[in-house]
Amino acid sequence: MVVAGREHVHVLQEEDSSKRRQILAGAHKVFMDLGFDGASMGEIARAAGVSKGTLYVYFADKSALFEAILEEEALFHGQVVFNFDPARDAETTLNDFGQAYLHLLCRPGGGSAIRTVMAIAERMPDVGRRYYMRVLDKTINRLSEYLRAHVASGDLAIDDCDLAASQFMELCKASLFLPFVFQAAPPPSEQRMAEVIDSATRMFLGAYKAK
Amino acid sequence: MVVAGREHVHVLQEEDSSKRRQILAGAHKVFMDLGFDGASMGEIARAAGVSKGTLYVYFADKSALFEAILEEEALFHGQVVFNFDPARDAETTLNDFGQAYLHLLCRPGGGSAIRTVMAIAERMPDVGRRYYMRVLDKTINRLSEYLRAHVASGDLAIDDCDLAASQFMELCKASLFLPFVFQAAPPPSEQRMAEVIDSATRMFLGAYKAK
Amino acid sequence: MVVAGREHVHVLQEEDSSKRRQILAGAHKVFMDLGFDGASMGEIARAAGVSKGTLYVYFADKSALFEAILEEEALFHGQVVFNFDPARDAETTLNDFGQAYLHLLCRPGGGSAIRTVMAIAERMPDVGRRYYMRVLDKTINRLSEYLRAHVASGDLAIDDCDLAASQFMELCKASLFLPFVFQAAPPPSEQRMAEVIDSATRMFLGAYKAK
Amino acid sequence: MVVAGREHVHVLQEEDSSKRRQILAGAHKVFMDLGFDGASMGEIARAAGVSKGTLYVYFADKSALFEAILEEEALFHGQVVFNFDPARDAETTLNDFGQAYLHLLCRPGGGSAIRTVMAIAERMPDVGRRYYMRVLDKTINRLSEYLRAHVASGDLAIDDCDLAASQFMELCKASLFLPFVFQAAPPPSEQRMAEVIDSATRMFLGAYKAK
DNA sequence: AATGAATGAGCCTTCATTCAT
DNA sequence: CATGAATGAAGGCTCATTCAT
Repeated sequence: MVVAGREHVHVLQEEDSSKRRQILAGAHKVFMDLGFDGASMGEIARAAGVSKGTLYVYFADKSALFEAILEEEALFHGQVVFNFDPARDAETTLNDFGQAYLHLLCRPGGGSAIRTVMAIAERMPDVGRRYYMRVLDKTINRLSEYLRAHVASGDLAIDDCDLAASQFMELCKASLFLPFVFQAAPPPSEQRMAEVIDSATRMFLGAYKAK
Repeated sequence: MVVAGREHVHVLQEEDSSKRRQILAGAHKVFMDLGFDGASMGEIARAAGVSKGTLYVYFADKSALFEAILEEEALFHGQVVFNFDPARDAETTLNDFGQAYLHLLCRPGGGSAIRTVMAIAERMPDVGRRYYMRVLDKTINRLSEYLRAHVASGDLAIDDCDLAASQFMELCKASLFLPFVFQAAPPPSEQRMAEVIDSATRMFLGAYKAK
Repeated sequence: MVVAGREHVHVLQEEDSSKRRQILAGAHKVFMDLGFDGASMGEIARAAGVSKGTLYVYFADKSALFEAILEEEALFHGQVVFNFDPARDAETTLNDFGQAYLHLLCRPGGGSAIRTVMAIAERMPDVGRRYYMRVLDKTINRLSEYLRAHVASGDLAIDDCDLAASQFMELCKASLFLPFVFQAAPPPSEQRMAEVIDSATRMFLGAYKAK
Repeated sequence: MVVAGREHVHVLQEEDSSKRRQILAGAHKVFMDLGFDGASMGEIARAAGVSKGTLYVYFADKSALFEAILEEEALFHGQVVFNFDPARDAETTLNDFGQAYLHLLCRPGGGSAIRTVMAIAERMPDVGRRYYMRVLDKTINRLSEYLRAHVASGDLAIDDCDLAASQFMELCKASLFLPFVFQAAPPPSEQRMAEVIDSATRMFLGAYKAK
């Protein structure tokens, strides 16, 4: 018997064993569909195609698994490249960003992450805070930075770029996001989204375009 | 003795027996703190100072109790008078409304209702929809109507007043509401709220003021 | 103030205050429909048109109420006059008795008493025993006595008249009663009952008619 | 080692894992002692020596467990071989059958199944019906078939063999079964049972023996 | 006497977690 | 490492019973 076994060592520590990915996939679906409390470990195990026991090999408990899902979600958000190249003109950039952002939020099951995290923010404040910082605040900051660059270049005239960034993002959601997360309306059509983002961009630039 | 007997009216049927109010108060706190799933009927009973059985004398089940809480919340929202007198000028009206609206959302425990309802909107879509319609949509409509009056009077120039109303409301939340519901920041200061609403009003009127 | 009030005294002791009858009527229906465990005091109160508290004014507890029902049932059985006049000839008497007995058992809701009592005989043996003695055994004894009279008159030749009485009663139920109590068949038709009783009478007399 | 591994078969799926048998045994006792409503899952768990949760690993709910008990009972009845070889003479066959049948009904706890099922037949008609068909009706049919064979061979003269079969079975119970199920008498002695069956056989053959 | 609001014990069931294999 | 059987602590809900009015 020679060096056999080396490749089996510490497999659990690896962030990406296939079982782990498998579990995360199943858990993601179940958590997003049913919420933290509504999701049961049994359901997750079934959705992941593993045994309940295996869940606990990879994750300490239900909360740890949930937080891993959010981690994933955060990574996914991070990978959605918002093109904030300072060289691009503001109108196009904002429009493109608005599109991408709104699609992210309103994709089927897209409100779910926000909804799900919000739901437990009161009981698990750290989780809420962490998610906000890693996902929403980060996006605000990137946009804010982009805006600052254009302020510097004299293109835009903005006092509080963080506020402005947040304002633009809120404008993009106007009339669309809340009905969607409250299940009071189906996901918005492409056309409607375009109209809303158009309006947002116009209003935003109307206010902040340097004269 | 003249008015004798009035106090013998059977109170269970009344919307407002004191026990009922007592239960609603306890349930409100527990539901808002822990969410629908996190709240247990036992905890609620304890918080309300009644026995578990009594809960079921006044409410058919946990859901019914929860929905009664939301009803209450909706009534509370309805009672917050937003002064939409068409005679008032837009700037003042929007500023005042923004203040009231933001205070409503960011009062301690104020994000909780929204958060809590959002949380179960996936599993209980009717509840989500109902809440959205009775609380959020209703406010949008009132503001929208006000705006339409000023469009008619030539004061404002707005194409889509519903969208505009929603835009203003979103602008008011910019940089404040999300950190607050995600527990990533304490309730905003009065001053910061004033600033944000000011900025929102300016941007809004800049876009929609008739020339 | 004269003698007022006398008629209100000890009303509870009277076996027949109208409230008491009212309660018994409601309780009878509910107990027979749902069985001892299935019946709830609330349901009984509703069926009787009185408040739950009133139930406890007239009966110590659920068991006492149930036993009162059985008492009633026993009285009812006792009132069904089986014509055991020794002067009547055996064939007619048996046939008539068989008819009456089978109707008693198979009347809609008629299996219910037997079923209901049987159901709790294990947990409340006294109740079972008492019911058997007061209702079933009593009928056996009456028939048995009738048979003895005819044995004495040389009409019938029976060794064990108690056994014979029981045999006839069992024969009357053949193919009809069990399917009925197990809900495996609807209440038997008049004609089928007549046939079965005819067959029973013939077999019985064939065996016990004196030669 | 040759046959290794056989013991690793997953047993939950098997109809006969030892835990499953253990639960059925405990449940059987508790259900028969207390009836369906009187039996609590906690009591059953204790009687079976397993945790309450385990009950639900093997049976979907209380009803399913109960029906499994009845299934068992039906199987047990099915395994009691009534020797209905058409070649055997009627007197012996009936006598032997009567003995076996009566022992089945009057064994300690033997009335319990019938009693217990009867008890819920009103609220769960399917259960009652099923039990009747699988246990009682099946026995009637076997006996009926035997009788038909002897009618064919000219041995017996019977018009309605189903009725006749039922009649014989009822005759066997005469004076014994009802007092027993109502707890009004202890299980009958062997001698008394023999006498009653003797009498039943004589009466039956007296009526149906071909002349 | 009659009420019905209130109680709290107890029931069925679910589920996160553990552990022997 | 993977399994899934087993657990026991809750949870939602019902109901017999009590008691102030």
